[in-house]
Amino acid sequence: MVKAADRAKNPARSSVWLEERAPRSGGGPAGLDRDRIVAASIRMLDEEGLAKLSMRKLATELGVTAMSLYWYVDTKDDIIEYAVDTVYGEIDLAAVDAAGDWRERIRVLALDYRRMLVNHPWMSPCAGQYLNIGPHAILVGGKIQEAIGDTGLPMTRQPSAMSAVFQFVYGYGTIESQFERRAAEAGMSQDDFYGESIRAFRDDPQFVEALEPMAEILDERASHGSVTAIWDRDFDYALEVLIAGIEVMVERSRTEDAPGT
Amino acid sequence: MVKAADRAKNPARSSVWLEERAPRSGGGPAGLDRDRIVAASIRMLDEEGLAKLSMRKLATELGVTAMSLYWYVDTKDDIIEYAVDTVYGEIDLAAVDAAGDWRERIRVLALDYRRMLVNHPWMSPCAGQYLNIGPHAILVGGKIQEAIGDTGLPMTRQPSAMSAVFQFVYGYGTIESQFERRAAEAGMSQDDFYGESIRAFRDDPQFVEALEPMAEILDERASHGSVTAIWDRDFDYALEVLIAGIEVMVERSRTEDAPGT
DNA sequence: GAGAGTCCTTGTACGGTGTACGAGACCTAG
DNA sequence: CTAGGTCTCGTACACCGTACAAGGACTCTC
Repeated sequence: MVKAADRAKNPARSSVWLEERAPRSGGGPAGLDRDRIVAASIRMLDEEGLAKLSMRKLATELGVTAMSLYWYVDTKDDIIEYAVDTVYGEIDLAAVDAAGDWRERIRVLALDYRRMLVNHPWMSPCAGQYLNIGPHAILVGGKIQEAIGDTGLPMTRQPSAMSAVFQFVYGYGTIESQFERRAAEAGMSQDDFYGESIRAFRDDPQFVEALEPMAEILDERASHGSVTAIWDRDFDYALEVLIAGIEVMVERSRTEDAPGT
Repeated sequence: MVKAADRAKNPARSSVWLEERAPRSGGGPAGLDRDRIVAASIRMLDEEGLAKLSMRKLATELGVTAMSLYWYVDTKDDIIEYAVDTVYGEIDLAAVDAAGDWRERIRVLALDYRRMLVNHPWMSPCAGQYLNIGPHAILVGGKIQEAIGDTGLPMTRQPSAMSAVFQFVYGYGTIESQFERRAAEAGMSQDDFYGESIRAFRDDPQFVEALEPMAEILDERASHGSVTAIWDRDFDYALEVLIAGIEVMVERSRTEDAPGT
């Protein structure tokens, strides 16, 4: 058995997905099972957040002691890596295939990716930290690559364009989900929390000057409906910026390939 | 004095920057001081990483007990918030002013922001978690807003375009810095680490199928120089995608404003 | 039925964490 | 000399991830 300590000595392989390890399936008295552990951890992560998840609490939730979990898993990080990949599975790849051209496929993928991040606020920090090479994540990556491949961009540029779109989605989903998490922790709606934050800002003399140039924009946005509507509107528009940018670069690469024509 | 526990009850104000609290400056025997604490924490974070920073170690570094730090700071999170904002100060805003039109200003800002994230791998998770409304962060935000304001985009669209660019930079800087961190932890150069990772991938039968469509791209990239050169190339190109996209949207908003002409 | 072996669960313990609380040491003002 | 503010420290609490070894519950073999 590969111990956690051994794994730490080989950080290049520091992912559950790079271990060969038979999944211990639960014929035991507690009816435990890796899938059950991962499912329970996702439930607790959604409800309580990343910081609150501990092996002891997770075990209690499953009616078992903390150390029992270590029969199915090497470390707590492994559980989180499994949870992350499971959640990647929520992205509906069939819907992507059903969509139209690459523009629509990218929109569908981006929207679903963003929704996943917002539905599971713990995902952002985890996805940033781990390798994300579980089976579901790999499938998602393949679909992204496929869509980008259809843009007509030269192959050397495709990974870069993938970054442009999906690192944006990751960043956007991160702040959006953290905002939502904070609102929830404060026990407020997003709208109330937004109003409170802006007010706290405005009342604070040290910020008056910094806020002044933004005032016009803030007012426009405050009058424009709910916070979630603004999140949606901004995201959609930013996606259009990216798609338009890709179209331009496709065109440029065409004319550069055949400058004489 | 506002206690940490009190702060937790008012999460809408959950940032050091929203507390009014006199900075206790150090006339004490240990010569301590909030600036010294923050500077030491940045040094330790750079050297050891976010997970390794503890109040006791930080205190030892400063020749003091852990509890001494709490005279200058309410919680560990406060120290990190101060550290985050201090590092935001590394972005060279004068260089941005010296740059040319909005395109160049965005390039300079994006590059510097990315460099900041890569130089301090602990920044990504922290910047994602806290509000980032310290004085330096506000100044950076203002500069970004200024540059975007000069694009000619309608005001309602400017925050969205800001997101498109700088959430991308955040996401890109996150994976880049995490990759570098992992390589460093493995005691390898980025090139060696990349080679090792790809090899581990290729050798693993469960990934063969998933890798097949990417093989061509991977080969091209492997032959194209160092990993850091590829990071740079991809980032520059993605930025051009974004700038081109903004240009298109500016044009579109012009023709929509005056559809009859 | 007895014994052995495998699978699973548990109790205990170690070394860490953030930080609340109260006791003291110092320095300055009256 | 005393009083009070400023700063540091020792102790303690609750909690964390997890190493280790003991034990219970099955199944298989004789």
